[in-house]
Amino acid sequence: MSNQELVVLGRTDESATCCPGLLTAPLDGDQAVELAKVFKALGDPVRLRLLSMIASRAGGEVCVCDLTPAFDLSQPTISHHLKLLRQAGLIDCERRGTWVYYWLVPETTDRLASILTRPTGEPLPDRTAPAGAAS
Amino acid sequence: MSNQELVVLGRTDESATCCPGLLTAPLDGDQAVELAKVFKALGDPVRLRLLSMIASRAGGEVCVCDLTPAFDLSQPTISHHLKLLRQAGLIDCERRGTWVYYWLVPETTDRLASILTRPTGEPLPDRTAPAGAAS
DNA sequence: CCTCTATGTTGACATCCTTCGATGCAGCGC
DNA sequence: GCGCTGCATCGAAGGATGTCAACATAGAGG
Repeated sequence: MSNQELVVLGRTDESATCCPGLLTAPLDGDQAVELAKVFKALGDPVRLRLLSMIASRAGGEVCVCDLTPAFDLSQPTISHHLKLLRQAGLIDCERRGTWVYYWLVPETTDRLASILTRPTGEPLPDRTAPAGAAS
Repeated sequence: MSNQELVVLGRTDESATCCPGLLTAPLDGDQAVELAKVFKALGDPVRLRLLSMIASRAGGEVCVCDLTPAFDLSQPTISHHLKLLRQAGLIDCERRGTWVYYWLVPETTDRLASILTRPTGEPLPDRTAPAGAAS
């Protein structure tokens, strides 16, 4: 149950971790498809709230029974959203006795953050001087 | 044409910029809805590629006529995706003569990156000692 | 004014997504 | 074994989304 995330976001070596692009290189089709899956998982208010509830939990874990009552949604719906977050590699879970506990996979959010971070100090090109206007 | 982004992601003061949460606090419903709009805009491979093409462009700007031929999609479809990216506040555009130029709004991606960044050094809770097991 | 090119807009259609009720499965307690 | 609770899965319904062809709009250039 704990080993079926997508593990998208490309490889796990450091070169990809530090400056993979999106803001620096044109991102080929396959990379875009994989990345889109993760962002799509974040593109729902319920899943964002679930993720934040899980990530901000003191002990690092949350029982499903603590998540469900926070929403005006049925239990199967919450379960479905948790599944999508898990398939995106954003969270993972484990059953312990009667309950199932979820926790954040910080590697995934870390990678997303680095993907969205520009190479420091890029000097915001002067927009008063048209750049590609020549055709 | 250049002034209708959503300006989501909450306010623009620094307190929200440095540690808004998602990974630190449970994120209320309204915040989640606004944030989800931006992530949803990123949740499509075509839009991700468009964004990366725009963001990685040397001069900081790209003409639509340079974007459209890079996809096996009709021009209206590209135009539609660009509109969604613009409404999410991720890019902005301006018409100059016959052509329309798009550029990245780095404040938005910066904010997303900070939202996805954990407060440095959070010690990855020891998962061998169950935390919220009591119910 | 007319035409041509570059983009945006509209309406339609197929597909995907969110949600639910119903059901199934896994542990716990008797 | 039996029933109970917690959670996942299934199948269906309604709404949202991606895509296109057709059309509208804005400048450039005669």
